[in-house]
Formats: sequence, C-alpha cells, structure tokens
Amino acid sequence: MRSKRKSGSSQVTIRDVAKAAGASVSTVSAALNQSDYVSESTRNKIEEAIKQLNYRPNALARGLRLRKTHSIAIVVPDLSNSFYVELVRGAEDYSASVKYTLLIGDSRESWEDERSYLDSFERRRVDGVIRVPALSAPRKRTAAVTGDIPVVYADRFPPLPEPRIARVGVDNVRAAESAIRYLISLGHRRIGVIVGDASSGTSTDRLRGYMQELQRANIRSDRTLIHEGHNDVESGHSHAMQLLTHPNRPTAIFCTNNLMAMGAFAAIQELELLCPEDISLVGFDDFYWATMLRPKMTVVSQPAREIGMMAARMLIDEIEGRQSIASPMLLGTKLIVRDSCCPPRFAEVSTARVGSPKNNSSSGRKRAVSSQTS
Amino acid sequence: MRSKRKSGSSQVTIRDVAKAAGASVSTVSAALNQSDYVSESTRNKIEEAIKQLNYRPNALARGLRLRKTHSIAIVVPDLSNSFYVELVRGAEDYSASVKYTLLIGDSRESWEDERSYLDSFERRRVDGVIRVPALSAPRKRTAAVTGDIPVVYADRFPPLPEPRIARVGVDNVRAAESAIRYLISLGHRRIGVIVGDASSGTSTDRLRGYMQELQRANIRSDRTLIHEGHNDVESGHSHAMQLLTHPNRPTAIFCTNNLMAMGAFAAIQELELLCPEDISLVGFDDFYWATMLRPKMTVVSQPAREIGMMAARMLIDEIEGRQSIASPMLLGTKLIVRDSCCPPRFAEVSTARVGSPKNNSSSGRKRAVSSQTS
DNA sequence: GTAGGAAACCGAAACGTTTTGGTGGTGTTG
DNA sequence: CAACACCACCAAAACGTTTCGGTTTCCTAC
Repeated sequence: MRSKRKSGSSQVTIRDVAKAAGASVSTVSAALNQSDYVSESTRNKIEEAIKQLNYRPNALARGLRLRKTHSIAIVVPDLSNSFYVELVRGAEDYSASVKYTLLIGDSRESWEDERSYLDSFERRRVDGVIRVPALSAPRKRTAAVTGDIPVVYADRFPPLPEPRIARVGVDNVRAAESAIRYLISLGHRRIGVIVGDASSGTSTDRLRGYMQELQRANIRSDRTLIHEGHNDVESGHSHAMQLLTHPNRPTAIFCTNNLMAMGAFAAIQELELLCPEDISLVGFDDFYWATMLRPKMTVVSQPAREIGMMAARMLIDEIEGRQSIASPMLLGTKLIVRDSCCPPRFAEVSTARVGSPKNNSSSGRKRAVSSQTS
Repeated sequence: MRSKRKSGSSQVTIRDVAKAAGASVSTVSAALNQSDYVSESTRNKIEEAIKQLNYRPNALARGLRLRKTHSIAIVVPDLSNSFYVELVRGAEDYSASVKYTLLIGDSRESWEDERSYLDSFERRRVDGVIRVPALSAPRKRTAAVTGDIPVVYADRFPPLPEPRIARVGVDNVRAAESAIRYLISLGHRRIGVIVGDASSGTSTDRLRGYMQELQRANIRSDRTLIHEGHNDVESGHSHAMQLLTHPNRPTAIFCTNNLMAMGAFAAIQELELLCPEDISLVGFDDFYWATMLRPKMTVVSQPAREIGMMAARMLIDEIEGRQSIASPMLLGTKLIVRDSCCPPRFAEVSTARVGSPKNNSSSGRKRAVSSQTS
C-alpha cells in the first residue's frame, strides 16, 4: 500500500545517460571521471544528456565497486561543547579541501552511542575515522569495533599508544603547567583544581602538570584541593562549591575544561564571592562566551580547529598510503590572560610555605601585594 | 606502491559466512534479516560464523540492492549555535528510535556549503533530508538540488509553502508578540528590535509580531528602532551599538536570535550601561549561558529538541508512506523571565503615549513596578 | 500408497557503478 | 604495402547484497 516516490523515472542511471547520448556506459563513466580518452564531441553530448536527465551518480554503487567511498567520519563526545564544534569544522575544512566527505557523530560521552556510530560508519564503509573517545569508552584496544579501517585519535587518547593508530592533540602537561605557573607568579599558593574524569588521558595529564608545577615551586600539594569532575557544567559547579565552602579555601581554582569552568563561575557568583578579588579562576579551552562574562575569563586555549585539520590530514594521508606527520603530534596551547585572576587578597602564601611561619608570613604578604601593584 | 589495508582478508563478505556456516548465501541473508524461515540449528551456525569472521554487512551493497539506505540527513546553518545542536539531537534521538541513521551537515549559513551537502547526501541516496536552509539559500523551489527525495523544512522555511514539503517550527509572530507584550507591560514604549536577515521567513515573522503588538498597544512604530542584522554576534553587537548611542535611545531591546542577543549584551557592557536599569534586553532561544550571565537573560525559548524530533518524525512518516501530522506544524514558545528586564528608568512611556502625558507617566511607572513584583 | 503441502533451503538475477581487455578505424613509417 | 601505433570507443565481469522462484525433504491425510 505504501505509495512510492513520485511518478515516472524512479532513478536515472548511467545507462540512461549512455542511451540518451548515444554512447556506451563505459564511455560515460570515463567522461564522468574526467580521465581517459573521450572526444570533445561525445563529451559534450554526454554532458548535455546528464543535464537533461538530471542524472546523479549513485555513490553506493560507486563505493561498492571501488571499495572506497571517499568519505571519513569523526565522532566527538559533545557537540554542545564549542571546542568540539571547532574541531569538527577543522576536520571538515581539511577533508573538503581534498574532496572527502565528512560524516559527523555526537556520542554525548556515551560509549554505547559512540560504538553505535562507529558501527554504522564501518558498515557504510567510510575510509577512515577520527575518534575523540567518549569518557565511558573502554581504554583497551577497540579494534573489535573499528575493524580494519584506519583510525586517528584526536584530543583524547588512551594511555598506551597503539601500533598503527596516529594521535593528535596538545601537550596537556605543559598546558596545565602554564596555567599554574601563572597563578603562582601572581602569588597564589593554595590552588584548587577540578579535573575531568580520570578515565581520559587528558585529565590525568593536566593533573600531572598541576602537580609538577606546584612541586617545582616547592608548594606541598594538598589532596583536598584536588577534585575530579565529569567535564560537565554540573560537576564543575558542585566541586567548586565544595572547594569554596571549605574552611581553608583556595585562593585560585583551575578547571581543566570549559564546561566545568562555567560551572565554577556560576558557583562563585552564587556564593557572592568576588572574582578575581576573592578567588581567581582559570579555565580551559577558549570559547566565545569567555569574553562575554564579567570578569572575562582567563583560559588556556587549545587550537581546536588545527587539531581537527591535523587529524583529518593524518587520517587521509594514511588512507592514501602516504607518509604522514610523526604520530604523537602535539600542538601548542596558549594562556590567554583576561580578568579573572589577580594576586590573592591576604597573601596566604605564607601558610603554605615551608620555613618558619611568622617571618614568611609578613614577607610573603608584602611580596604578594607588591606583585599585585606591579 | 600504496600499502593497502592490513594483511589477509581484505573484506569478509556474506559469501564467506555462508561457506563457513555450510549454508547458502540466501539463507545467511534470511538469517540476518531476522525474518523468513531458517531453522534454529543453522541460525546458530551462522551466528557463530559471523562472530568468528567478524563479519560486517556492507551497507553500500545493501542500499544498492534495496534502493533504500535507512538513513536521513539534516543540514543546519550553524552548529556553533546551541539551538541547532539541540535540534540535531532531537532529530538524532527520533531517528535512532526507529532505526534510522542521521547524517549531519553544517552549512555555516553558506548556500554553497549547503548545496554541496545536499548534493553529497543525495548521491549517498539518503532516504530523506531535513533542511534548515542557510540564509543565503535561494528562496525559490530548490527541487533541482534535492532531486526526488522527501524533504522537510525545520525552523526556517521559504515564504510560500511548496506542495509536498512539510514544515515544522514555531509561531514566530506570536513568539515575538509575547516578548513585546511583556516589555510593554513593564512600561516600555521605545523598544528597539534587532532582527535577523530578512531572507529568512522567521525574521520577518518576528518583526511582524513586534509591529503588531506595538500597534495593538497604540504605540507608533519608529523605523529608526528597527535594525536588521545577520544572526551572528558581530551584527548584534554593532546594531546594538547604534541603537544605544542614538540620541533618543530605546529603553529596551529585543533580539530575534541568541547570537545577536549576546552581541547586544556585550555592547551594553562596553558602554557601561546598566542592564536592566538603563536598558532592558530580551533574547531569543534559550541557551545555557543565558543563566550564567549577569544579569541572567530573559528570553523567549523555542522547543529546539522537539522541533528536531518532529521534523524527523514527519520525514520518516513520509518516507515510509505513512500519513503524518498536518504540515505546517507549529510548536509553542515560552517567555522565560529572568533578570534582564525592568520598567524603564524615567518612564519615557509618556512621550510615546497618546493621551495626557503626566497622568500616564506616573501611573505607568506604578503599574510596571507592581507587575514586576507580582 | 500417493497426493498435497509445508518447512528449510538454494541458485541466479538484479541493483548502478568502474575497469579490463578488447575492436575497429586512421595515420605514419620503413 | 605491411607493420605498427594510436585513438575512440565498447562489452562484460566484477563489487556484496536481497529476492524471486524453484527444489528437496518430510509429514499428514485420504
């Protein structure tokens, strides 16, 4: 009973074109793939026929025959995070420039969804896929699901490198270090950190950067200052709440992704604390709204678009059997200083110091103040 | 010289499965499509073989044979706008629930890009497509590019309805009316509006709502208060600047999309005006950051996800030849009152009023105040 | 004991491309 | 004139599925 499409011509094929142009199927095909020998006159006749019949080549048949679809896929964990939209656009731009189509998947941090996307892409025989694994994705080799096709990891990657799988992202350790170094330079000694889910390598790296930089400055790390969230606004909010209502609260907070930074920002506002006077805040990933908030947020920004482009490039290089960039390709981050940080109000610096408390207390305070006015 | 994939089995096909299971190709196919008669024992053997060989059905071949891919596509104009991400997710959720795959395109408001997406989807023989046309898309019938496949318009649609093409969105006239009515009830008389590109029907509808509501309140509309932007932050910013630096500036501004509202918000901040005391602001589309700004922004919110779901539903209904919802399906909007509006400071109400100025001035202010506290 | 029919399976033809290996026809060269 | 190269074109065989019609086997009923 189901009424099918339109009336007449259900599908116009290359055969129809051939007939109309008085040529053979193979000639039409040759003409289409603008190679091989086909005379000017027949080429014209063919183009005419194509326009006439409104012929659309069937990519399914083509892909089937060629065993190649000229398409790649990307699956990101959260399209509502502008960082990933930027990343996708980078990948899109590069693929378009080399005539590949990009298919997009949004796993919403669910391994189930990611798996189903990968599966669907694999059935569709994409030539390769860029993965930003969901947090809940298994950390073991997932060859089972991606099968035989080329993969590159972007942004996040599993702890131990897999043989034939390229990676591109940023140096998260150094990125975090730069943020912490900056805070320390302002005089902060009690710095809280809200990292993402430990299951993502990025979070552990960023935490490591935090630790290392503290250590370098001879600041004892305090476990109560380290909170683990889930890369979303909610957890940023709740963990910031905990940090801020702690009796001996930090003078600065570093959030390792933009959504958690937003949550922390909201928490600060709710508690009616002054930012940056009462509490300094550093976020991760630059995003448009960061400049729209008051105070404008200081962040360490990642080259999202470049990561996407690089990932696509490395993937397509691999697909076409070209030698590509060296695998763990790490791009640089940038600390963008805006208005959400300043020296701590009462240079609590002192209390964290190692030496005799009183001396350091006063000198520490002076130093902090002077560093503020400088 | 190009090194192909892996080593051995380039592709395992249904034939391999058949061989391994000691069955025929047709039986395996029957087993896969869980219909038809196939005995328990052979079904088991087949499943065993599938697992063993890690067989993945080839969607290309399947689609080719079936002339149906069980996939639909959506192309939205701006993935960095959370409204469209929500819309996409709605479509995704519905399609997934009925076992369709959703392909996503992000045209970035460029007709060239949109066209190329549509083309690519069409070649891929998706079963249908949801379009949110780019602003620069031609307003005439675009059958040429979508060819024969079912289409439904979501959110935006061309001025005159096309015969077999369904539409789903919101009633933009009433949505705008509700915003303006609210502002008027607060006592505003000079209300600026920044609408999107006139080429999208949504913008003209929203402008019409604005006009109608003013008229209903006997307020003469002032052409200098009407600005046409481009649905992006930049133009929101610049037009708000113009409105706010105007000698006789409005007491309230209504922006017809979220990005322009952000731009206006930024402009207000830059001019160091107090919102809402100096200037009230109403945005369009709810978005997460709206609650994070100070003041929290009052917006008219659209059911983005539902629009996406509806669009997918209507499309798939049409694909499967089912009777669907009546075509111009308009969902309701909601005015979400937050903190970005209050009665105008000097009830300039009076000047716009028709009757005796002084009376209305004072009464207007009082009324507004009470309506706010209620 | 045989006709009838259901159950379980199978072979082969399509779906719309690309590609391989040809086939004539036309110049050019020794 | 034979040999050869080259040009423009074509027929047919894949690519990996699904489906249509047919075949075997086995049971039941008369």
